[in-house]
Amino acid sequence: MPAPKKPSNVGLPGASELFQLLRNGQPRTRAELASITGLARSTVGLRLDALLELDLISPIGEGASSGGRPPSQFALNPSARVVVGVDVGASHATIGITDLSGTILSTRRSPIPVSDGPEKVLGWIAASSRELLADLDRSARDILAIGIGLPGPVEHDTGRPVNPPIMPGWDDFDVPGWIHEELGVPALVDNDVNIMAIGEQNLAFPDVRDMLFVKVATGIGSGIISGGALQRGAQGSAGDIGHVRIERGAAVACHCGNYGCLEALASGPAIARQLHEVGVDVASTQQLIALVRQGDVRAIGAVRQAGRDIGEVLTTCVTLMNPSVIVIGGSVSAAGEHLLAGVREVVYQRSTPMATHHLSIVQSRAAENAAVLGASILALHHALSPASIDGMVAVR
Amino acid sequence: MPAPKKPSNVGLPGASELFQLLRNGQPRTRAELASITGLARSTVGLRLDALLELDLISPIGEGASSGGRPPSQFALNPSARVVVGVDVGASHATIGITDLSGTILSTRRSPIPVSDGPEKVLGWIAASSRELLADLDRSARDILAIGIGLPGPVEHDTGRPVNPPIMPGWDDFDVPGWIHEELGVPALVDNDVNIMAIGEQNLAFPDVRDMLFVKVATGIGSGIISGGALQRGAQGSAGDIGHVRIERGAAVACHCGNYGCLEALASGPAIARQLHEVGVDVASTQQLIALVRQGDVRAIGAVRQAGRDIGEVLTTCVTLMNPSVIVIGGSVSAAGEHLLAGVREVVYQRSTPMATHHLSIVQSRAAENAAVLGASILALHHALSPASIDGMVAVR
DNA sequence: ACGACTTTGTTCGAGGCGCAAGCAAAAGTC
DNA sequence: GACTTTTGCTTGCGCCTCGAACAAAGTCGT
Repeated sequence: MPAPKKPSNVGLPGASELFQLLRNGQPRTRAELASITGLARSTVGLRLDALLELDLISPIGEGASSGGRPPSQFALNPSARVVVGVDVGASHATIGITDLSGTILSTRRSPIPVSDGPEKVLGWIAASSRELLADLDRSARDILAIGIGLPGPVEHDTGRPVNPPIMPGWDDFDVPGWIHEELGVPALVDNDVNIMAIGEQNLAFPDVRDMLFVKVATGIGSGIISGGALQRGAQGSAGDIGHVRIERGAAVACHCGNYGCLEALASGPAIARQLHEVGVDVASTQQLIALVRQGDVRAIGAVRQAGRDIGEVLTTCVTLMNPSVIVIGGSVSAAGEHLLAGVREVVYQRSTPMATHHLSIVQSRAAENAAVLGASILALHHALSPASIDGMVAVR
Repeated sequence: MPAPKKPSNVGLPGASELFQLLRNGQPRTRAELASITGLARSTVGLRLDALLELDLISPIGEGASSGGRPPSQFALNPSARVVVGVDVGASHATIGITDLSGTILSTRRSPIPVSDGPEKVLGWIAASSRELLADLDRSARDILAIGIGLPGPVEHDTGRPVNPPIMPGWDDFDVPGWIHEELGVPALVDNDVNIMAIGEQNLAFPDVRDMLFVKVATGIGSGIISGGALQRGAQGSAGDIGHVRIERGAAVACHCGNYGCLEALASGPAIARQLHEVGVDVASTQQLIALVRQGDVRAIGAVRQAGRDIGEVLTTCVTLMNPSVIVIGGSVSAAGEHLLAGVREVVYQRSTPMATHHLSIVQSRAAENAAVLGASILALHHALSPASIDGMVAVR
């Protein structure tokens, strides 16, 4: 089968290369760009013109003179277009509009259960996108792409959920197809924990190339960034550590049908259940957090023990992938340092010195924004990729 | 600091791109190459000429005619140059010369302890390279690159060992620098298990993008290929699973100073020691293998139990990284299916169905060649990279 | 304040690379 | 044996990038 013909040389082929240098938002002068890329000043000028015409970058005043004519600086024009990031949870969905720098412009949260099925949820996403954009005095045409995080395994390349346990009607549904039909923009879909990992990495650890993001909430999962790239595994279920068995829970049944799963011991509901069994009145993760914040000793102890249980599993993970950062996120992590303390206690004691020497274990900084942020970054990453930019330059 | 100027447009810039299509050794006609790359036939012709002049490819007779003039076929010329692959073990070193297709042309094994220090070992490597090449009627000038696997953690980017426990004198030694000084070729250095993983993947699983290679020998370690790339972790110690703690061995002391390490229970020496304690006369891994092959029930049982112990750790690994293949290699795996059976028993029982559904757990096919092969592939990968080829075309 | 110097930004001609078209050669097909 | 098909090579053309030259806009020294 013949490869598609190149679009017969329209536009400036190298413009995207230059754009990648400006993506991080840092202002650059022409001279800097020429020096970094090794291109001639004249070439840089031509390419900048193309990007300026697309409105993707804009001049940002003058730089400091070094004895001659002061250079003009150029930087990414964050408000040229927008992307949409969506976090679909089991019972709620959150949508956010962000600009090209990944700054959240507005968000909306709605109690829409994922079990309502894809048409309903995606319909809400499409409608909310339009409404939020209207509030910002922008058109839906300004959307470059949409990133969506779903609470189950997703085949990222096709954007289709695969055998999701808690998403009836979603199995193998063509999410990007539906979105494209409705909004005319590409959609990037991934597991919710994966997008949280992406969000956290971009916000707090842009230079870290090996990190593990652990979400502790109703369930327990992790997103793996290894060698600078998100690792999804062979079937897209990498990082799904909620059902690793640990000793302490040999007698505890998990909703998955097995016994001793991490999730059956250290998730929000599991901690609450254990407390309830010893006479503490907690029914939800929220109440648990409240109790911990009030300084309830039993609640704090239970959370810390959950941290130890998670640490047990993370010990092997640390040894296996040797990350430089572990981030603990999810609603249970909002209880403060107690969960973290439990994790640290076990991981630092049980892992090899080599692996823990340069390891930090920290709380999520992106917190409840991690998912929406990550979904936006995922979309941005696609929309501002060299190929996409080249496409925009070509049709100019 | 100004970026290095481009070599002022000598040679054919796109030749390397074409070469990558021919790297796998499959013969191609001009028409095929033009169709695959989307380039004009004339352009393909020019680029082929450049590669032919470098002797990197050669015409391989005629292809089947489809009604017109039969096309000539071109393929990688495997014997144009050679690469060297070296496996440095604790007590022995093995060196191999391979051609550009990764076929081993000759090998040599020598009882040289790594503790002799870098000058002695690298000196042996340099001398052996020259001698082996002389036997093949080739000059040391034909070497494109050298790949070296060392029995300890290595910072791959710089080729320097970092805090290696069993390699006195090697810490932070500039291996590539020394080799380049002596032989004038680039050296790629990595952990021995990592190169075994590379070797196994290239030989047996070229299309697998997520796999775990586990070496069970004097120690236990693993090489991780995730998303198609070898993962080395933040400090280059990823995959070092020998010192993960497992329950069964809580009372067993490991040479690392801890208790219950996997390596203290399931490595070759550990199995032998356990058998010795119950009255079986085994002192080495070799004797252990012999006993197993003779059908000794106690030896078989011990090996199978070691497999279960390893499986215990791999269960978490499988869940975390979701590979499609786990390969068991190393001297202990030569005992046949018994080790594998133990691993499978635990992994398939304890991991989530999602992760094990498409998972194969197999014995190493590269076996004792894995390391030398992998080291060669590592070197080949560098030497035949687009950048290297472009360099060769430029100076033509 | 003024001129020399430095650095920036733009324009223009030259050269290289890739494409398309055209043509000869080497087969298969009737 | 003539026609068709496909390959392999040559030629002219267009686009892109480079380097040089020049104008513009500052700084620095006197």
